[in-house]
Amino acid sequence: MTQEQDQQPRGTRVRGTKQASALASALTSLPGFCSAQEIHAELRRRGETVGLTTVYRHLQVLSETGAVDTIRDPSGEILYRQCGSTVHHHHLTCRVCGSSVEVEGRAVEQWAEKVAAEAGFTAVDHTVELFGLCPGHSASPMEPPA
Amino acid sequence: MTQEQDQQPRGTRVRGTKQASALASALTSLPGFCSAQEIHAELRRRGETVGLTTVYRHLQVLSETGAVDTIRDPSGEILYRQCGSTVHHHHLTCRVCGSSVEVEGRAVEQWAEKVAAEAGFTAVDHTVELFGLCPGHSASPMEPPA
DNA sequence: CCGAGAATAAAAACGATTATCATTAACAGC
DNA sequence: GCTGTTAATGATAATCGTTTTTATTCTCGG
Repeated sequence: MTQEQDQQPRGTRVRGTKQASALASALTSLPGFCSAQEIHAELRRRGETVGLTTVYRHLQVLSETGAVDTIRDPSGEILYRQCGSTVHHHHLTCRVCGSSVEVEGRAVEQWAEKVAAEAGFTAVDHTVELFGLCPGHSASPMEPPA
Repeated sequence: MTQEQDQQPRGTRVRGTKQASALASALTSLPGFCSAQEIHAELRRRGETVGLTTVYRHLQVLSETGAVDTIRDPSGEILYRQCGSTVHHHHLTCRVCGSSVEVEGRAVEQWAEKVAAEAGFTAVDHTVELFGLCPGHSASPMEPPA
């Protein structure tokens, strides 16, 4: 588990980013994608006093920077996950446990560019979300054949 | 939600209400994707007395039926559009005018199935949204002196 | 050490969607 | 054609995630 390790109590540190590091730490510890409010709850659970506003703002900044990756839940909720690579990619997320696998989106990007070019569209942005059942949750014996 | 009683219909499943036809008519007249509230506003503009609840309910039913296609705005808002084909497909939508082009998603579906199989995932559902600038709105970075 | 300025956090605002429930209207039978 | 049953309707309020507001706190620079 992660225990609060006071690295720099009060001194040489980037501008008022105690909450930022706490947020980053929480993000690292959280396994898969999770909502902003879940992250906030996790921080609160740790005893960190971080406001929901700050969580949202940092998440927004981090997503713009590319430090975290954002997807959209089927219900429209935004989920965040720490993501080191800044390149564009996609995720395959388990509906049950939330674990996600980074998948290569090269084929999709090529396809997107192709269909965009054929239609004469420019500045095309694409959103691809993949949700499924991970190997550990694929076996559903309680699902009788319809 | 589980009010779907697919018992053998004696004749008509849904009652021929004028709101339903008005909604269908509005959907037909509206060019591209539009939000539920825009559709409601359009109906009101026409003088039709249709409640927002009814608009949402019909839109939901229609989307389940496949009569309308739904996408998600970058802001998370759900947009609807009349769509005759019930097969799974995707859209390339202009950010400016909202016009959309149906694009063939076969390549994406194959890709999705492939990466899902490689990761051992099952029951994978994919969401693909394409937003761009249509030929008429492809503004170059340098605004030409009009 | 003090001040300027940004960052923070609590609460309220906001917007889209959904649930509630009394009322209305459609369809079928008479 | 009229009436009854039953589903559909629709105004309001609730819900939920997100954004904005505003006062306060804190870091940094001088």
